[in-house]
Amino acid sequence: MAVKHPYHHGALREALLSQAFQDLETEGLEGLSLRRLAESTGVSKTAPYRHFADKRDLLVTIAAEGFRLLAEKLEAAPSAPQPPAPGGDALQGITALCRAYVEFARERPVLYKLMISRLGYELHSEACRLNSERAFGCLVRAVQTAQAAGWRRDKDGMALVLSLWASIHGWAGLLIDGLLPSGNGVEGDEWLKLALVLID
Amino acid sequence: MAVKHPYHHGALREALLSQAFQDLETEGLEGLSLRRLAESTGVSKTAPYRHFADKRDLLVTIAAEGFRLLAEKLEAAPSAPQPPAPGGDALQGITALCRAYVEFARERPVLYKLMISRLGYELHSEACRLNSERAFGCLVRAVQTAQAAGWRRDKDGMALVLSLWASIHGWAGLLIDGLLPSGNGVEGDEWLKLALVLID
DNA sequence: ACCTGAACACCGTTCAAGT
DNA sequence: ACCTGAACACCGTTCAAGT
Repeated sequence: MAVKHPYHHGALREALLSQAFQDLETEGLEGLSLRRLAESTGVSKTAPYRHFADKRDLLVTIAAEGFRLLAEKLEAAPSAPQPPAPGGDALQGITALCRAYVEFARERPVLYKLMISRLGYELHSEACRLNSERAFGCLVRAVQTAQAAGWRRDKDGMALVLSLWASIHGWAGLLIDGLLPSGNGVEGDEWLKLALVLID
Repeated sequence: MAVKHPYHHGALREALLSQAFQDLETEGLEGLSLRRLAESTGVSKTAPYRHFADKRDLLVTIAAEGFRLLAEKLEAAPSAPQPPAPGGDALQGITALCRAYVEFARERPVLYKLMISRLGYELHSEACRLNSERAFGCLVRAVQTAQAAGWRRDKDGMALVLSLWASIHGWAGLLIDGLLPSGNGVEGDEWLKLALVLID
């Protein structure tokens, strides 16, 4: 580490971001330090300030990228067939989405928590807002499809979306922080069966 | 501030804890510093180390106290009458509990997050485990009562408890971090109506 | 335009020494 | 038994200066 680069790094911003992306999960949010980031990118401790206003600016940029990754993952989740399959499950799309969402949170717990923490401001940045709305849109569509297929047709759509989001977010949190009495859906997808007891 | 005390403070441990309890919400978890805590208690920066092994030890003690407060609040929440009132609502107890839980989280957001974050270990301490189990017991009883009154009688009790917990925890998180599209149950108890769309 | 070095105001923590 | 002061190894951030 601390490999020597020429005076002008050339792509320092990107190098710092990708290094930070790694460090985040290995060191935790508190363990992430601008100085160490600079050193392991082979640059002086103050160089990062040419590319980020401050540490928060770096974190917000990372959060935005996180929302982009989440949106892409949710968009790639297999959605329910538009005309409900004969005997098909109305919750198919929602189930797939829940699985993808929680998988993301468990794969990158520190990033997920960073994204969700308000970081002191409204919704961090334009990029965060845009990408988080993209992800939110997946939830909205999944609920619409499920309702069209007969799931809780009488309930308000947005109320269902928000309740579902709260539920998934809650499961993500409990799983990430290891709060579940062990042996209760802690491994893999078992939590989904438990979650569906309320959602179904 | 920095009032002068005699050489031996007398109740430094308690003074530090109560000061920390305050600072936590005003300064945030990251803003809490042992040195500042010591200074504002009128004692040298190293004095706290006679009473707490390190910063984490202080935080774990606070978390345990937080769980005690939560347990007391939940126990004080009005529970449903044991023999379900004629035409009474099976969800009465659960609703009251949800309200109390989220109210706690919104009153002391930083403390709540601290309690829930695993802080690097299993469940922080014996005191944390005991008090969190006390709080968890309230959930269990509320679900039992609701099931006895007819709510989702066919479902597994523990699955319902965990799903309900995830849901409440999720709502607490979304509300604390201000992630809800404004005008959607952000004020007061409105979120409860939304949550009941899924729970009911 | 981009990077460095010294400097400032903070941290948590250890340890020998004081009361 | 409890507290202090100096010291160490860290932080984020600023600013004048270098390339």
